[in-house]
Amino acid sequence: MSVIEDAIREFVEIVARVTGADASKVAQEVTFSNREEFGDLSVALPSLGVKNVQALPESLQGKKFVRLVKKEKVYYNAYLDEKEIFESLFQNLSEFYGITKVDNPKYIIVEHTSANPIHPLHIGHMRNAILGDIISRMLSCRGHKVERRFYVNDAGRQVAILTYGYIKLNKPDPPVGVKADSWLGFIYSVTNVVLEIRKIKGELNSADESRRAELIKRLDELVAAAATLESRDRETFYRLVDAINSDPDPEKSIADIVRKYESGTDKEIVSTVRKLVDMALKGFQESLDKLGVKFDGFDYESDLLWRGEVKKVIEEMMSSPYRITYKDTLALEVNVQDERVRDALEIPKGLELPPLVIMRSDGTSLYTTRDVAYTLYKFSRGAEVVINVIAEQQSVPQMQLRAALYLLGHKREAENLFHYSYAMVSLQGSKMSGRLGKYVSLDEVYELVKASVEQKINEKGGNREVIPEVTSGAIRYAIASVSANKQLNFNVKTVTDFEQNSGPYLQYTYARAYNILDKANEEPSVSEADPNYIKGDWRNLLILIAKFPVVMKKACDELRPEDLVAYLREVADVFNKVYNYERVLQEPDRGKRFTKLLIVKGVERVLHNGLSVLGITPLKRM
RNA sequence: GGGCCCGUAGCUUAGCCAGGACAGAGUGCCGGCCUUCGGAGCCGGUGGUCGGGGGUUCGAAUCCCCCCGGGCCCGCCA
Repeated sequence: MSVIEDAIREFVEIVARVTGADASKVAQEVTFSNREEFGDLSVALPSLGVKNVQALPESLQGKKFVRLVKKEKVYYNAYLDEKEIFESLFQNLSEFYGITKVDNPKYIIVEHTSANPIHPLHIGHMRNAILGDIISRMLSCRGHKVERRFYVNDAGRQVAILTYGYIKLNKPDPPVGVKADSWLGFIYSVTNVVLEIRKIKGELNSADESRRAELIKRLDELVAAAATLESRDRETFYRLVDAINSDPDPEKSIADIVRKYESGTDKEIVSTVRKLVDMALKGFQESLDKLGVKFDGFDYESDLLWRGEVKKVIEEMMSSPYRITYKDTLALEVNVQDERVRDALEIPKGLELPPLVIMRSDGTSLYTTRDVAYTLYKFSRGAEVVINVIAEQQSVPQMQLRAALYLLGHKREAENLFHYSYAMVSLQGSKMSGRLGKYVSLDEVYELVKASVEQKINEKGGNREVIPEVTSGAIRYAIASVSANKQLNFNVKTVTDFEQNSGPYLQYTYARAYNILDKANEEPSVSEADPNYIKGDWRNLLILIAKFPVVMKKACDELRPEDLVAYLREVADVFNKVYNYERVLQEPDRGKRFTKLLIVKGVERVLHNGLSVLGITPLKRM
């Protein structure tokens, strides 16, 4: 129990006693005061059902941390005793201050990023990776056993398209000096665009007037994408186009690759696909390393297929009473009606959940079905909770997944599977498309931000060694500070702007605090500190520091990085303000100096531990 | 057309789920500090019909209804 929580409990006791309201209800309604003049803790009395607000009797005083409770309008506001807070807080400030473990830690698997291994990671994946990494850090900060896993979607149609193009090029090695995922992305895009153009041209003859217009518009888009791709590498582009166009039935060739890979019987196909996929994954890890994102394991879809786990799920579906015929094929009716079940599975009331098609007509599997098998696999590893960090576009398939699990009798798994959804990242007007090869890659973004950091550090004659940490800090902050469900309109300026609202600002502030302590040459003691000096901004800082454990707990439990970011920034703001007009080391009075040093120590710990949870490196020098 | 998400200062955004005190920041713009224990800083000013309209309530940015705008989904893709 932290100091601030003790203080809150005292206030709750007082309010509960005087109003007769239930203590747990009061605890729910108590907030940190939103303005200095209203004290430190507040509770709106009407929210407790108290109509006639009474002034507090004198006898209510005498608590340790609550010095005074005042009635103001319809509020009771508590004023905390900064001397008691200060003493209790700094008596034994732990290195791990603010990190509170839950009583019942769980085994939680966080699946994130899981990008198709067919093109380099782009800024959408960057959001996914950083959010996934941060929520993993948050959960493990709370003491949970967290495993981060990357689902390798190597069995789908898209990998088959890439493989097809690669084979058509006679399986070349990537050119020297080119990152493999980027090179594969080019092959994939060209192949896909050519295939789509072919398909549309074929459809065009038999289309009616309105459909024709639609197709032509789509065709224009494809041709434009093709032109852009052509300009990247004419020679490869045309070799690929010619090779594909000489194939009488490319769609069949691709379907063959899917089938052969799934069955695992064709050694040639298996080794080719695996080679390409692993090349892409290597590129991903290289990109993610720069942002400090690591995985505990990569799970290949194909392994689930080859081990028979997907087959088992399909059998369960085939013998399920919910099996239906849908669009001339077998499907699972997943549109559960029971309101309570829908609630538990977070399926919106108004949504008609479409049936889940069990497999393709040629017997090969589909993504969501494979995902059922994968989810069961994750739980079979011992996970009690599974969190999938996946774009909002996939919310319907994620619901189908939960519903399918539930209907197949995997109730516990269905109810403990969560979709951590995030909105799309758009790119200054234009829309990204992995399929058309239109994207800004994570690597490109990283380089842009890095160039900006480098320039800034050169200007200031700063520490060039920390360029990577500052770059990663800037990017992480930009992602972490926006709620996941908000669309992110990415512009480079936002991330390369290192003003007060940025990762580098926090890192810089940390360095300031750290260096004061580093240069102090003395160990301040609480008993010799001057408690009368805790006022004004020093007091504000102290109270902010005291709040840290509560803020951290809440942000981590609710998986809201943006709350932690906002709090850390406030700490940094107040600290920088004091820093500007108050000397610490030059303070001649020993007692006052100790007070200041201890509070700076608190700021240092809060920023250090807070930034670490966000995966932003606290820097001693920058 | 149906469903889901979003709409808060010029721009980015917190507060909305669990309704309460003059809606809080950053950035931009205008003016000041002039290098300090690290200026990636500090101080002041400017800027808001909380998309619009109804309703519920003692009280609505927050809850309910309708409308408007943006995004996403509605494939035997993922």
